[in-house]
Amino acid sequence: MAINKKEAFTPIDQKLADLAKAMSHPARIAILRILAAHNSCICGEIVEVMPLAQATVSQHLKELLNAGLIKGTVDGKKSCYCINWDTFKDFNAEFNTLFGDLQIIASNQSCC
Amino acid sequence: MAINKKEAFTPIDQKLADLAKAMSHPARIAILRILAAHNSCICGEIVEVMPLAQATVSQHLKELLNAGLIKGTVDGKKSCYCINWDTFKDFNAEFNTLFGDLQIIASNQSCC
DNA sequence: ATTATATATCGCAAATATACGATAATAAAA
DNA sequence: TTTTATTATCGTATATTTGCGATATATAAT
Repeated sequence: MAINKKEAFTPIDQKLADLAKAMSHPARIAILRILAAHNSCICGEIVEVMPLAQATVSQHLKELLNAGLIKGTVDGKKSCYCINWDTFKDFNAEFNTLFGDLQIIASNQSCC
Repeated sequence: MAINKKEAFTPIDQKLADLAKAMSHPARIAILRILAAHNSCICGEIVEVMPLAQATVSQHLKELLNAGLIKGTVDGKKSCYCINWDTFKDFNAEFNTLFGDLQIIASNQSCC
């Protein structure tokens, strides 16, 4: 049991779900805010501000990387992370499309 | 270990994360699409279309209920579910605010 | 009253996610 | 070259999510 059934759904809904999952922890939203607010994005500064251990922050950064929401470059002793605006805006548009789709389809209905 | 640290973050980021979590499975996005596309929202029709067992669909519906994204009323032998537009639009606005916040803060920066 | 139908809940198994200490890897500094 | 500093990864413990069969619950139909 508990076999993964996510592949049974449309690619669009899978993509939306993956984005939502990347956003589904307040630590990751907080990291995005921190990255957006800094000119130079250094991982160490993130760890200092976050109420989590270094290993945990690194793990959250990795998930944001996998989702494509941030970019990371190794810069000598430090690592530099910043928001990947290309995919970020794409995701934003995709979510607005979802919200729009739902509202337009159901706009002339009164249910429940 | 693995104690929940979510309370250490701001209420806004917790709320956004909770919404994102509700959206973080393609089955739940698919359910929202189905509810939006139907005039009368009957749970049975959802189960028929979804590639999941009845018990699993019922569980996903419960999670959408908990997140406030849908409303449900017991209607005789059947249950009627539909989208809760009030909270839904609120959530949409909140997400757009997040995206907007991040972009405005970082609009004049070129990093990485 | 019995049967059939629709949905929710329980209990369990498996998979993922969360969190952190310890350690590895890498580069700057001494 | 040894030390120090920064970040990633490994291993592990625990918590949560996902999925479903079985069962409970409640109404409609017979």
